[in-house]
Amino acid sequence: MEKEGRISCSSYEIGERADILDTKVRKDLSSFGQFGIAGRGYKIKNLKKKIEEIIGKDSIWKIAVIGVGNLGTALLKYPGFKEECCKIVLAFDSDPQKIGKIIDSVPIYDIESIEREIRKNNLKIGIIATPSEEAQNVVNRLIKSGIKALLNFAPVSLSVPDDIKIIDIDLTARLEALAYYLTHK
Amino acid sequence: MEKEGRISCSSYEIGERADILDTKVRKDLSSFGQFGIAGRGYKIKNLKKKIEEIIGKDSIWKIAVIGVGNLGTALLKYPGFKEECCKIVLAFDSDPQKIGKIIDSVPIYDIESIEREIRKNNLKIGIIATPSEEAQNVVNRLIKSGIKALLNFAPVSLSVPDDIKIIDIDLTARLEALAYYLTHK
DNA sequence: ATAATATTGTGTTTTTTTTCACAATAATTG
DNA sequence: CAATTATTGTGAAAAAAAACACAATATTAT
Ligand SMILES: NC(=O)c1ccc[n+]([C@@H]2O[C@H](COP(=O)([O-])OP(=O)(O)OC[C@H]3O[C@@H](n4cnc5c(N)ncnc54)[C@H](O)[C@@H]3O)[C@@H](O)[C@H]2O)c1
Ligand SMILES: NC(=O)c1ccc[n+]([C@@H]2O[C@H](COP(=O)([O-])OP(=O)(O)OC[C@H]3O[C@@H](n4cnc5c(N)ncnc54)[C@H](O)[C@@H]3O)[C@@H](O)[C@H]2O)c1
Repeated sequence: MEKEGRISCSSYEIGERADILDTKVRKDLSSFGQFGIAGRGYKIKNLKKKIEEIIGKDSIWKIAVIGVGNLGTALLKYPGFKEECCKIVLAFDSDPQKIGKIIDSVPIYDIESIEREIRKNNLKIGIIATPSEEAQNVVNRLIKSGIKALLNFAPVSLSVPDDIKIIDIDLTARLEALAYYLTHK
Repeated sequence: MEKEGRISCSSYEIGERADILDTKVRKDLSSFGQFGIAGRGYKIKNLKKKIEEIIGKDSIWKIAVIGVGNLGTALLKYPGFKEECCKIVLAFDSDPQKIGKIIDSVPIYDIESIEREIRKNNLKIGIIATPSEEAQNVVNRLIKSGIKALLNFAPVSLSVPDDIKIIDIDLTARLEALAYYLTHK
């Protein structure tokens, strides 16, 4: 909406775009504070800033990608993350052909140096883009190095301690959800 | 578990791996039928087959990828989909440099031929991997061509009719969820 | 054959999420 | 300046999801 030049909007409009009810938009926001004006709605700029504060976008989170294959490379080349709070600053791979290369100004390090580099740069977020078989081992090393949050593309369920947040992106499962819809609708 | 050579398992074990309670595993399965044996658990092979039937994996779903950039290419090269119910059979791009190429035996067609090719091949699932600005237009054309389900990687909310299923994969939003966790835990 | 153990499927309860309903408020119109 | 309109924030109600509790059942051990 900001890009469209809009100044303010109602919870109804937000809900329309997010495909949820206006009342849910307001209830959800209300758990963080009061950001709107009765009868007028929300100032888009202001609401965006408030949400960014809530998310923690003010601090820039530096990220490591493990596994620079098809998917890892796509992530390194994606400029969209930089525009948000997240910046990929390090990558790791086990393939000697890839180690030492730089993709979009992100250096690819030897996986064997992962503990040292993660600690040195004080990274807290890691993205798993290695083959499934390597994922648990990589995760163990990341956690030992101080990583606290993980985005996992490998289609395996990884065990992590309770204080580590892990979000799985299982694309095959998502496609299967579409297949389920098609067979049952 | 099948790969590990296991024959049967309990709902407790499934829950442990999926990080949910055993009782939820059983309740969820119970909405499709009774697949277990009291006191013995589930036969892994059998349960897998039943779940595949529920999802609709018996029929192979042919898929089109629109936008063969960094991400689209990674998807085309991913062998994991073939092993499941989903097979990418067509790709589309607007870049003359890419049109006509074949990646991992998937031909890249001109976006201008999208309606014809989708209809001809009777595809029902599409993956959006174009820039955000193009996404809505591409979706409109896909729906006109008979596509019923969409996986969308563009970080925009797309409008589709009620009978079209769309699943959004917003990676930036997922990274922001990790940032939120780190700032608030 | 009986007891002990493991574990399912489901009715009931609890918790969480979503929706409803409306008073409060800000701006606009007549 | 009163009436009308738009829209928020929130307590209450409804709906949905998750967890609990346990009878039923299959197997193994005694
Ligand atoms: N490509 C996709 O579209 C796609 C889709 C869904 C899921 N995935 C999953 O994402 C992950 C990556 O997929 P991909 O297609 O990029 O695979 P890929 O084989 O192209 O890349 C894997 C990379 O990891 C590196 N690697 C292997 N072992 C490593 C280790 N121990 N430490 C560090 N690096 C290591 C390899 O050298 C390679 O560069 C896989 O788990 C895959 O199942 C990918
Ligand atoms: N690369 C990533 O890791 C990543 C991460 C998050 C989100 N995304 C999103 O996924 C989408 C694709 O990302 P990407 O990095 O592959 O981008 P990209 O620029 O590398 O590729 C986009 C491709 O789409 C093609 N294209 C443009 N207009 C088209 C049209 N009208 N019809 C058909 N093809 C068209 C381009 O020629 C190009 O090949 C974007 O919306 C991006 O925001 C990508």
